[in-house]
Amino acid sequence: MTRSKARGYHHGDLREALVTAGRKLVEEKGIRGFTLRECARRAEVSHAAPAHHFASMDDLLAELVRRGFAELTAAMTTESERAAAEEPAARLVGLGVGYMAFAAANPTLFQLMFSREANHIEPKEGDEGAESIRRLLAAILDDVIGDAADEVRQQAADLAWATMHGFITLVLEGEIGRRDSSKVLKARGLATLAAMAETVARLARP
Amino acid sequence: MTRSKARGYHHGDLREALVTAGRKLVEEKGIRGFTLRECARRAEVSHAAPAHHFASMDDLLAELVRRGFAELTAAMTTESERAAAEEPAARLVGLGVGYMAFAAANPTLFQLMFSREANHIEPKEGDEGAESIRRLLAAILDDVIGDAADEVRQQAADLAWATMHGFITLVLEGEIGRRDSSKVLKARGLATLAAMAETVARLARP
DNA sequence: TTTGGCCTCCTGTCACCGTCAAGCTTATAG
DNA sequence: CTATAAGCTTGACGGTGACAGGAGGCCAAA
Repeated sequence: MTRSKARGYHHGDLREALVTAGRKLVEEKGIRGFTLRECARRAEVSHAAPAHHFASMDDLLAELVRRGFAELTAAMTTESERAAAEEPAARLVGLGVGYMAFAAANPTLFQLMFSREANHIEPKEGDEGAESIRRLLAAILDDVIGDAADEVRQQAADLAWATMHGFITLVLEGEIGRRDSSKVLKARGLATLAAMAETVARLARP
Repeated sequence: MTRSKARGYHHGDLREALVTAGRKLVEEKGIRGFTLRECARRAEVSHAAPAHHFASMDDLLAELVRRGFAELTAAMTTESERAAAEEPAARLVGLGVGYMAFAAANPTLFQLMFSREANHIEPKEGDEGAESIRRLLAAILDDVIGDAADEVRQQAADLAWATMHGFITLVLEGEIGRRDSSKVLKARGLATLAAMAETVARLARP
């Protein structure tokens, strides 16, 4: 971007430039509007240049998804650690807050990350996808319902992930809170997360 | 499809044929693999014929989405009425079962229906989208927590929809139950729905 | 310092796509 | 029977992903 003038035949950091441009492009034009040639244009290289860094368009998209999951995991970690001093249930809510904050800030990328099947985007070799999310969730659930049976823990994980994922997805699609202000919407999200956390806590002691 | 031989210059029912072909194509090739020309090919007409029935490719996709919501609503209605004799909470679970059954049977279409924002698909004029789902859910919640305040009812609706939507979405993406058999996966879904229904019922009497 | 190899990028091309324009064929209303 | 409209076809245009082949620039070995 900023190197537009002072560059010679070689770009210098085309791979990163393509990722940056691609990420912005996805949010601007949507998943179907994403174009390899437009990425190249924004990086100020020829239309065939990206091929030397990404085998195909899907390869670039897979990289965007990969980085998305890394960022999502980081956001969840940050937000749950912010509530580290409080009780475990609060950290579970924090996990959900981080999840939703990332999705709200990167709506199309988030949808892409969870539409790989529908978009036929194959994960790259050694790509762990949402595995870190599963681990993060399991670790906190350990503190909330540590001594429960495996079956209960799995049920708690299902419920927790499903609730946070479903809520923010429906918000992004405008199915929930389209007319609400940002503040009201956040309150609805927090209320949903709180109800979820309470249910999870109850699962341990029936 | 079956009329391939005995048709003249006019197809007879091209619009329906395109919808049928399009629906199958979406599931086969994914959202991004969907092609207007391939739809025309499968309906055995020229590449420009669809233009007389759909203004654009997005127009055909919007029609697929429209019919998808109609079917989803029907599936939810059927499944919740199956439990009509039981208590309201069972009907709420039934609603979720119908929701998930449709999604499992039409995974890509379902993803498309809830990726309109990310795919920049504008709903057509007079298209009510998921409005009927909202109504269906509100009606059943009336029976479960009829006398509650509006705020509580909204919270219950948020939680119920988010849970069922989140769970099946994560299943379709392979994030939940990838290694489970169909029977085990259904049990996990039912357990999640049951926990959700219990929480909703508890919201009414705190 | 020179030189060879290799990585990076470019131009050109191909098949395929969505959309538009113009014309041909058939059904139907008058 | 005929005019008119509706349904379908052919053809073209610009844009796209991918591939082939060539040119430019960097760097290490000589």
